[in-house]
Amino acid sequence: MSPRTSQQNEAQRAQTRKLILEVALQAFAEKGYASASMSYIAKEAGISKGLSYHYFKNKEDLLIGIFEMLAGMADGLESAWEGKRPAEKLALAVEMTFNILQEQPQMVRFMTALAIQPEVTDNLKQHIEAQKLINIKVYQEIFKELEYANPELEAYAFGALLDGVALGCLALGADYPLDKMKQIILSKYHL
Amino acid sequence: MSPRTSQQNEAQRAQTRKLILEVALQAFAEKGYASASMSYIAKEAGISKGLSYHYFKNKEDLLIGIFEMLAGMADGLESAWEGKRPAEKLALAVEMTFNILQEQPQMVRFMTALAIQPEVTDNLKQHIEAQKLINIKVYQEIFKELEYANPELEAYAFGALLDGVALGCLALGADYPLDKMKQIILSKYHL
Amino acid sequence: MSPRTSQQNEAQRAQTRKLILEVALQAFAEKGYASASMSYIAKEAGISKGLSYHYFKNKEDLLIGIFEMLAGMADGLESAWEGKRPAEKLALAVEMTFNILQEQPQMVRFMTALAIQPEVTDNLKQHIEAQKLINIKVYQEIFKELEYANPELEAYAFGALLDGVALGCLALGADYPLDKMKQIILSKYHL
Amino acid sequence: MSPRTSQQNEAQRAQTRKLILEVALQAFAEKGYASASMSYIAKEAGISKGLSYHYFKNKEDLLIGIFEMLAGMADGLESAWEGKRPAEKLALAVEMTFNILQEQPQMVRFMTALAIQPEVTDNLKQHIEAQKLINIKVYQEIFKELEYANPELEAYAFGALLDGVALGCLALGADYPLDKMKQIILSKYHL
DNA sequence: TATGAATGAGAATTCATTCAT
DNA sequence: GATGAATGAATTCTCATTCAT
Repeated sequence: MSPRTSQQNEAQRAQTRKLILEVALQAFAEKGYASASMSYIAKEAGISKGLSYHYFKNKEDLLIGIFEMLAGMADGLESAWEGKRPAEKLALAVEMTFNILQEQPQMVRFMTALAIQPEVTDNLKQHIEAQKLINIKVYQEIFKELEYANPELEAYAFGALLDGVALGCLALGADYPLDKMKQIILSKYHL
Repeated sequence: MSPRTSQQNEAQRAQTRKLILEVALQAFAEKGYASASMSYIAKEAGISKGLSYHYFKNKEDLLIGIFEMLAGMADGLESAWEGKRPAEKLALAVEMTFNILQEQPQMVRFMTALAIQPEVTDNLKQHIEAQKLINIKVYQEIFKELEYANPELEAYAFGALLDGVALGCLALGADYPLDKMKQIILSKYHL
Repeated sequence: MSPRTSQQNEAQRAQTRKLILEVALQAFAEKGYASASMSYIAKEAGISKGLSYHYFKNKEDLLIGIFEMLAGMADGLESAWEGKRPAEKLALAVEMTFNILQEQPQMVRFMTALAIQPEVTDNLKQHIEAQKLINIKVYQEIFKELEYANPELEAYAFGALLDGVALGCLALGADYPLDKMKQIILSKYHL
Repeated sequence: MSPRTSQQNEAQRAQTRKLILEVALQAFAEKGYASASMSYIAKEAGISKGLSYHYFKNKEDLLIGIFEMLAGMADGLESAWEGKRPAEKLALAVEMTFNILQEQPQMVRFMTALAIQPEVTDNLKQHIEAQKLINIKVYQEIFKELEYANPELEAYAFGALLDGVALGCLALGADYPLDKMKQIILSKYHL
């Protein structure tokens, strides 16, 4: 009956917030942003509608929250690159892309839809563009180390290839030859 | 005195139908299928809400109408391939992709979003998948003629690369180095 | 190519008008007044929407037209009574009610719905009430001739019994024991 | 500080639900199912359009809700029959019919219209038929106890007579000789 | 912090009716 | 007389958001 300490409160808050974000990501990816209702998300998360509005001031805020969560995850992954040789880094980028495509297709669908659809806030739009450019920069660095003639364009092309695989996979689902595509891409870049 | 001739009616119908389709394509591409309301489309087309339903029995029917219109356009383009050598065909595929990307980005945005968006009917979904697979088959044929080791996977990879460029271009807009990408792709395939 | 004579025109008009009325009666009875659209009626009648409005200035006018048509039919039937003995008249009333119930259930449904539903114009309402009262008067006359103690109430009761059978038949459809009900009613009134 | 107790919520819900049901019954009876709009019902109930959909998932669900409410009321009345002699039961059936006709004409109008109207779902239609048949069975039991020659048909005839009175009363309103009809019916069945 | 009843704006869709031809 | 394209108001229904408790 004693009041929770503020630490416990904080932890509880963070956990609920994360739960909402995950449920919402799932819902947005499955049904689309417009078609996934706040009621549905709250129900799926097992909380009341009103409570969601304690954590996110509106639906768009929730969208941004998801985006930030995903961006944070990507950041975390970068540490895995440290100390690797360039070819290994490139191979790792391929691996990671295909992994995420297989394990979290909803997340990929969400991000891709976000990137294309203009129903999204300008604010979020800029986040997305920035993210995409950062990715390109990273690839560019690698291609420079690998002494490709035109690292920047190679980076764009490499990114495009991976994006295109993702697109095809999202559109065709299980029919898409994911594994074989990984092989051919690795071999195309001599990895 | 006399009723309109059926010819006049037919012409009127065709014209209004086309107007609605074009406005709707624009609207769906700009705002997304779920967020572009029938009211908005009607207003943009300068007609009454009710009239749209005279031409398309519901929103999904309108979506299908657009899809068929675009598919029809694509069919027309195929005749340009006749009698070309394989390398020329491949170059033409690249050219066409980049052309359409520059001249009709809305159309590309629409088709891409359609392929990803879960808000779309299974019916249309299957059309889209079929369309995508047809494309792959065409590329595959070319790579076979060019005696690539694995024509099918090469076709997938080629398609992915072009799709990825489209995706990047849609996301980054004018910042995307479209022209240079065309060059690097052409050179990658020795065209 | 000579213009139709006004007689021919007149005949044509009358025929088309009748066609519309019959189709509309069917439609109203099947779907209900509110749910049977003018478009549907026009299509069923094989004419254009616009043309129906040449014959009936609006939907309610069409409703009134049907009512008048049905009232006219009832009038025609009355001549069959002439010169009959009271018991025969009563038996005839029963026969006619059951006949119409079997052969034109739609018509009965329509009139019954009209009598109950207040979404109907006051104007039409009064017609219906008048019609019902006329019926009662006729029955009352018969019961007076048959020397029943209270001809007026007997008339109401007799009408109620027939109405109730109609109601049950409309509600239960083929499950309703129509034939047996005719027998028991006839025997109840010693006919 | 604390959320409403579930008891408070429950009470509130029950009250609002009942309000909507009563207003809707009134509206459907007055205007007919198709013509009484959800907007109208909400306005009459003094609540927002949206709230009705919080309680009933659609218009038909509301209709079913009313039907169940009325069926529930009827159930309650049955206990009054216990331990009565057959003649008393029959008299009670007449009494109850006339009572309800005088005190709740809207309810009768609603149920009668429902039985006839084609705008009603098959689902509800079956409920109605079942209800009607149950009634007949009850009457049949009584006539069997009273040793009538053909209890089943007598039950149908008795039901038809009461239904017919209701119909006449609904159509003619205050002009209908309700009280006298009760007397003549009671005397016809020696009650 | 937590609930869910309540709101109101807006979406899809239908339909009686008009009118240029 | 005849057509059906066109209109616009009304209808059913959804949903983001607020708020009393």
